[in-house]
Amino acid sequence: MLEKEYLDIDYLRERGFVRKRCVKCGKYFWTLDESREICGDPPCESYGFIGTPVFKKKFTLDEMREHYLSFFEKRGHTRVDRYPVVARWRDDIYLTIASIADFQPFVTSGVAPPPANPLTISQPCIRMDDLDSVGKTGRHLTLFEMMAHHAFNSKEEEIYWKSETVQYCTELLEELGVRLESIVYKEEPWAGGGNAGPCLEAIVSGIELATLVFMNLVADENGTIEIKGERYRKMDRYIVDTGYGLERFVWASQGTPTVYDAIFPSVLDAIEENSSIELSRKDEDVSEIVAESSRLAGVMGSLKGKALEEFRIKTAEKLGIDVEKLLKVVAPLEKIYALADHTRAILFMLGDGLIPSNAGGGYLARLMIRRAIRLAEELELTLSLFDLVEMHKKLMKNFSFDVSMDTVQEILELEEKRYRSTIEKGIRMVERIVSRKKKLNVDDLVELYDSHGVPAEIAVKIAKERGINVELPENFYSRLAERHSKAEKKAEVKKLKGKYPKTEKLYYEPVFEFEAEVIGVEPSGDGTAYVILDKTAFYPESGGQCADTGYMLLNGRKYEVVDVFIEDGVIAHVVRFRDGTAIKAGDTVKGVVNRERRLRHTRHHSATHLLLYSARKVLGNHVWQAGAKKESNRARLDITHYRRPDEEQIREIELVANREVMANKPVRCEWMDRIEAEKKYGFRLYQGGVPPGREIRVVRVGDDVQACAGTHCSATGEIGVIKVLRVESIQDGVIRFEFAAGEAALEQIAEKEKLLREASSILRVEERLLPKTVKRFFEEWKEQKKTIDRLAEEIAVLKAEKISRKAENGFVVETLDSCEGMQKVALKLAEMGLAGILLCRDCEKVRFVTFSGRDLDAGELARKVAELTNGGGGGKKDLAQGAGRTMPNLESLWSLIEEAEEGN
RNA sequence: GGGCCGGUAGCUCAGUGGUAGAGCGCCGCCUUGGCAUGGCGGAGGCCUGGGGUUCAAAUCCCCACCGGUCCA
Repeated sequence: MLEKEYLDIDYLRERGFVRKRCVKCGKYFWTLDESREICGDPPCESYGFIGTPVFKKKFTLDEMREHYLSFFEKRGHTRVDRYPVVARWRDDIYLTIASIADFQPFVTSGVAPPPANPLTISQPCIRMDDLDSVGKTGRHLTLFEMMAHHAFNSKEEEIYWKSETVQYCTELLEELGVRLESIVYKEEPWAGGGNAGPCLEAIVSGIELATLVFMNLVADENGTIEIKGERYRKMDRYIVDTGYGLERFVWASQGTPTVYDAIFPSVLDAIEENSSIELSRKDEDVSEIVAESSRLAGVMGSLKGKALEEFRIKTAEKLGIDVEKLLKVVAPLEKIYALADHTRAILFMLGDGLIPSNAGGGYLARLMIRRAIRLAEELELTLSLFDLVEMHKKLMKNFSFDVSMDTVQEILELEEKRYRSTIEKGIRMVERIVSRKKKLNVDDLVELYDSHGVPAEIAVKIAKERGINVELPENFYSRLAERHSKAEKKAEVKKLKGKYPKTEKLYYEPVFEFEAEVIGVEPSGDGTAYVILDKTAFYPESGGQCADTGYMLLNGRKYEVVDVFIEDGVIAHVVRFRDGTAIKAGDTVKGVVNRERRLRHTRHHSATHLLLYSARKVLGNHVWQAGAKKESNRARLDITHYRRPDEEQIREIELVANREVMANKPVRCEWMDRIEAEKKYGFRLYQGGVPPGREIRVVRVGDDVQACAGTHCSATGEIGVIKVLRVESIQDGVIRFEFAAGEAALEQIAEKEKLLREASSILRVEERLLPKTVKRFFEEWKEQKKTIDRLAEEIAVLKAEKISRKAENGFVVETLDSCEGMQKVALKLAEMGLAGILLCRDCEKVRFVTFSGRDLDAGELARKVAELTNGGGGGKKDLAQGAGRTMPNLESLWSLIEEAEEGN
């Protein structure tokens, strides 16, 4: 499909590269070496650089990164700072997975300009897809830096395209000392994230060092080009999207057994020295085994299940040892590698402000931390996770992080505590299951892991200690996957059917009454219609701020506006009609906005910004907005934080926010170029999500700056007062603040005061004595309940004695005048060795109790009595009860007893 | 965002329609010269909240709240 795309790359032709077809995989590749027959990409070829580095000198991460970036700077590229690994500017991914992710969706789609063009960057990326392979293959990392140069081309302006891209790559490799004949460019169509295009993989000595993607296609059902089952069409824009693996470059320059040995040897040493393993990765024979293992892994994909087993067998064969011996050497080292890798990823995740959680993106952090804890446990590491994270921090000294290392340490310690309590609980659970059922089956293992977080290995170990032998079955993980059959994501339903021009917004100016032309009316059912105007002062619900209400006037008639929403820039008013649609396109209406309601929303909105600002001041830089809603009576702000703030912190946050109010600082709103705004204020801007477009509205409230489309006060003093009403944790890592500002705050305070007043007037005590009094009342109430119980017991005994005197042959049938304590009485009678029936009228019902201290089943008797009373009933052998609608005559009851007696 | 599990004595939990339980902890008494301990007795429950089904709900159903956990 894309074949001809590779044929017009001038540079390749001019330099004498020839296009060949791999005799093994059949794919096409370009090379200067005419004798070459295979593409060089694993599995066709295996690593040749381990032990024999391919560059002329060894590089560290810092040296290599700098070399790369300045190489492209010298060639007209602007160096751009890295983006956070937490992809807050996107709603489709949690983590930054590639350098191009920084520029999606607005730059790649052409909505916003790139920060520079062309540009070069080294972007830390996190990928969790191959988590299982990390440490085992020698090449997989959860965090890696993708070095890249990007050029964003359009019809109007072409920066450069395929030929220059390949030229840069070749020159870079040449400069590093790679023999040109050993470079292979393999053709491999690329697709991802809704885009696609031709791609060349730059392979040297069996390792793919760079991927040169020429992104010029976009997903389109009606497109004519098909790649990997999806249909695409050509874009107007075409983008050079390259990815050079920094760690791989460093590895190739050093030729160490694994990539880990090349990039963080000091951390590996620290783990090795402080753990219980005896082997050292530096021993020559150990190192040779690891190197061989990496070479073999190089030709395999990710190592899971069967693939892993196969890999072990092959490696052992190659080395001429048995698998058991191989594992003895390799398994502990793999754990060291994985732990070093994971703690490096944790540094970036937490450092960039990801808070561990049981839901959302934070779960990825928790997953990583828990895996690291388990690795550390298995290695019997005497260092803490934080010690390792700190080591990485020192190694990566060129990086700065928003979140302080104190906070990172606190989070890690909290997570370790949480993990331990989960495991302890899990162990108790396994012990219970084992002691009850004397076995542990696959369902139990799945349930334990999926619902209670107990790793199957631990469950099996505990069961074994209890003498129960359980095998971890092959299909364990597939059984798990079964439980998580995906739910279809529902597409957002558009409410408006017609196409309209974007509505002119009047609400950023103090306009509450306006005239506008109706350009569309759509029925929406239940007595309302969507009315679209050419301009409006009605604020539609967005950014958590509720919609305005008010009315429209036409020909002297009022039409209520009950809701307002925005869809693709078109603002629709939900208007209530009492008698059919009377407003039509072409009419000129007068709009009147409910000023009081709007003002409350506005105060709440500005207050939200201040509260977020003060929360960050008090709690730390990891605090981000996780959601917000501004209504007229109250507002709420969700922030990311790892534990519920204590009372003192809450008061402090409230105080800091109110000081900002009292300082009466100006509020400024301005439209800015988004790149300029990002440069000036950073990603902090995007607390409430990322707005589309080249220009964004930047709102400064006091010292807080955010991109925001809401309405705001003109100075903080207008907020009046901010009162925090309630603070709760809505999920792990997210804290909700409910608050009110201005008049709404006064109302909420008054409401609480009213509650206190009412409560204290009921109890007839002063408000300040309420807690003490309520406590006393509660305790007295419990005390009296007990007294009543005791008295009821005594009464039951007395009644029972009285009734027992009427017994005939040890049987009793008696009608009582109160149902209270009837059961207790019956129980006493049973204890005396009597049997019988007690009845009592209760409103429309007849209640009864049967009892037996003899060889007679009270439960059966109750069922028979129930029949006679047209009701139901039942119970145990000694005591039973029931109720019905009609009172039976006593004789029939006696005969029931006689029947029962005869039955024995 | 979705799935699953759970909420009963201070703690850990049992109880699967019919009289609210166990272990640990707590208090008291006995055993002892004293202690470890052992024995006996006792206190301690809005069974998370609300609604429903039923003669009867800790138990079944629905909703809410809270917690845990896995997956994306």
